[in-house]
Amino acid sequence: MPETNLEKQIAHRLQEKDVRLTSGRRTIVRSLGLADGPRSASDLYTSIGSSVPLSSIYRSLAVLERAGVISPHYSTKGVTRYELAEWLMGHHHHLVCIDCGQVEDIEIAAEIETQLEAIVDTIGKEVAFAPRDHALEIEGLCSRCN
Amino acid sequence: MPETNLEKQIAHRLQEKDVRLTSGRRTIVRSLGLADGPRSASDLYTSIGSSVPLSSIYRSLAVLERAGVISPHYSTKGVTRYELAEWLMGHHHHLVCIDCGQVEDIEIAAEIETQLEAIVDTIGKEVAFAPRDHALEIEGLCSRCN
DNA sequence: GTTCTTATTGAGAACGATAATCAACAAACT
DNA sequence: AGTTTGTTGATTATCGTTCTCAATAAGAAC
Repeated sequence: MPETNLEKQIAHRLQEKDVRLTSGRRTIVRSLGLADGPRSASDLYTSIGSSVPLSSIYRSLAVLERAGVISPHYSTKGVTRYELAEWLMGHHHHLVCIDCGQVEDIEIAAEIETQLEAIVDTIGKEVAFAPRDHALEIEGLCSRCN
Repeated sequence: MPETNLEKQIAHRLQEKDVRLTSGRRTIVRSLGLADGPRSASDLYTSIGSSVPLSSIYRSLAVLERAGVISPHYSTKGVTRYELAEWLMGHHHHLVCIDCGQVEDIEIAAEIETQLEAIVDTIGKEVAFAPRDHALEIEGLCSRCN
């Protein structure tokens, strides 16, 4: 099975952190790499076809998060979804379906992103808060629920 | 205890929905009205001083949400926080502390909000998704965690 | 390759946040 | 006052997630 460029980067990062890229973990990051939005543990359990037990998925997700390979996303009640970290996938935003809860990535034009960053900077200067990142979430109905 | 303007609006809305504004519910919305950001059930339980049992708080929050008086906010792992709905408090955004998880409201200048809406509109036209609302979340360190 | 060390796995129990249940109760309507 | 219907408090159940621990696999050393 050929290693993608993404997987090489991940493998490298994990080595640095003394974390092994086992087959279960590889399956997980591969699945996240193919997804068009953040995925929950049970999403992964389903799409992976239960070849990795749920408890291992949860544990691997925690490990991968600590290693900075994936990042969590909270947008619906009770579930945490994960996606490959920004340094792997690039900065992007999300469409969140208010009906089914599914989350989809969106790219936004560079100039708009620049505007957005300017807005965040402006706000950061006005409040006692040190901004690290920002997230623009668009809530609405996805194509399936519409 | 004098009724604020906000409470009159809430009372009215609840009447329309055939939902009673009992003392427990009044305590909850009052507490949310004073907060400077969304609050979880256990936040409320603490700040209210356990005069309303936790199970009632959860139930009341569900009822108030269904009635459109409050809206949920998901920004940290596992907990749902609630705030008075937009039609009561006005549109605003959030600062989310990546350390302690606390969420704080921010007002943003009208012209910036206009820009933001333009951005959301632009995106909405490009994707198969019907936007209803948007949320700009700024993640960083709050004054206490900084 | 065999051995040694240490991280990782799988299965199940345990946990925390939230929801559901149900008998006791209170508010509005007659 | 009596009836109807919504609400409460206490408890139990549920669901997502984390923990535990014995069994195992991955790298490192020989």
